[in-house]
Amino acid sequence: MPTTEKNKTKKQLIREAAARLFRDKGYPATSMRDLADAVQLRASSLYNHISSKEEILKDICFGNAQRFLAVMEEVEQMEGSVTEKVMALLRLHIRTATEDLTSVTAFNDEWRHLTEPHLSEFKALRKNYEGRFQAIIEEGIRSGEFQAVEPAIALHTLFSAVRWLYDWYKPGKKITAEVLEEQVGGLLMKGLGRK
Amino acid sequence: MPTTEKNKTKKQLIREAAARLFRDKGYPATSMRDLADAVQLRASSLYNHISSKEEILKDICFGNAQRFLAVMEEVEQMEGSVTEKVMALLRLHIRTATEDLTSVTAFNDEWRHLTEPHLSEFKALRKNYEGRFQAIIEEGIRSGEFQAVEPAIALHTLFSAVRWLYDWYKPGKKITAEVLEEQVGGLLMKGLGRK
DNA sequence: CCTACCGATCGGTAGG
DNA sequence: CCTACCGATCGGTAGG
Repeated sequence: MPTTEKNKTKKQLIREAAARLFRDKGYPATSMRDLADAVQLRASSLYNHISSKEEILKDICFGNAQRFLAVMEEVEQMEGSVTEKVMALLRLHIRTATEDLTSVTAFNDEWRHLTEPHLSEFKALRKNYEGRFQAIIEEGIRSGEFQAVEPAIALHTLFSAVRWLYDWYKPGKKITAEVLEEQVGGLLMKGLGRK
Repeated sequence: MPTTEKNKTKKQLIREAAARLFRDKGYPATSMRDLADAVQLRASSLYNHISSKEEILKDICFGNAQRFLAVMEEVEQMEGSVTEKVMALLRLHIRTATEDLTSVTAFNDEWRHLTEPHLSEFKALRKNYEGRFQAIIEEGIRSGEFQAVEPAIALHTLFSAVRWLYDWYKPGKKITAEVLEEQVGGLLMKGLGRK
């Protein structure tokens, strides 16, 4: 087996274990010893796979930012009503929270522990995503699909109404991702709608 | 001036500075040196006013839990529709986020850094609050005021739809707490409603 | 991938 | 309220 391939796998394992720890304890409270224990290694051995603690956080944050922006790209070019576009984005957030452990760390609170220049770069990506989300909401207000709310308020309410899932959702639960999409999406779209 | 009174004031100052730092950097990433700088003291001098770093977090968390539970008590005894009761609770959350810096730390993510036995005690208070909030939502569904959503989903959506305010709201902004209450509350109550 | 170990920083104490 | 300092733990390196 080529060394590069083996390293890749181990690096992925480390990243996933780190994402779990960052979610449970937060980035600053997670030590490299904690992480090493989680992957059955000594702390020093982690450095054969990664170059620093922050690199892990950086990879998680930027990897997910790119994913969210890629979906945004698709949604913008989608045919259909604004309601359908916003639902597609809500679905993305809900699916991501219930399926992808590494994502929650990034879009919740841990990105703020990045140091410069990564912090500014990440904030710019995030601002870009939020701005494009808000533009879609504004389009819905102009077209009359949504009622005349303050776009920034609507954006943040939607955005965060979906943030509790990451530490509440357990795959064993009887509530599925589909039910969440229907009920959370339904509640919010009904709230935004005109009638 | 009596020493106790002076200490009280200084302790309050320390608590407020700590709440600001905990919000901005998180509890584990806030050092006692950071806090000492913020109140123009040496780290060691903080211990004339407080007994440990965790005591500050504990005071903030439990102080606010009591406040939220006190309002819950009032709301439960309130005359009026379920819609009015839920709006009163949403108002509490919005007002608290825009007015009281120390509260956000507690009801967001920093309470998880409490150690036992405080952690379990705090979780119990939180669970108590959420359970009573959910009971009100269930009452609204039974009475027909709300549509038949999953109560736990509605609870958490409401609960967290209001959590972005703490790091977004700046007193200088043109959007006032009243507008927030009207628009955020309006969106959510409309989403929950039957028609 | 390990043992051994580094300088820096942590929360907190002693003593005045 | 300060200076001086403690043991523990941090992220990370050297060397094999």
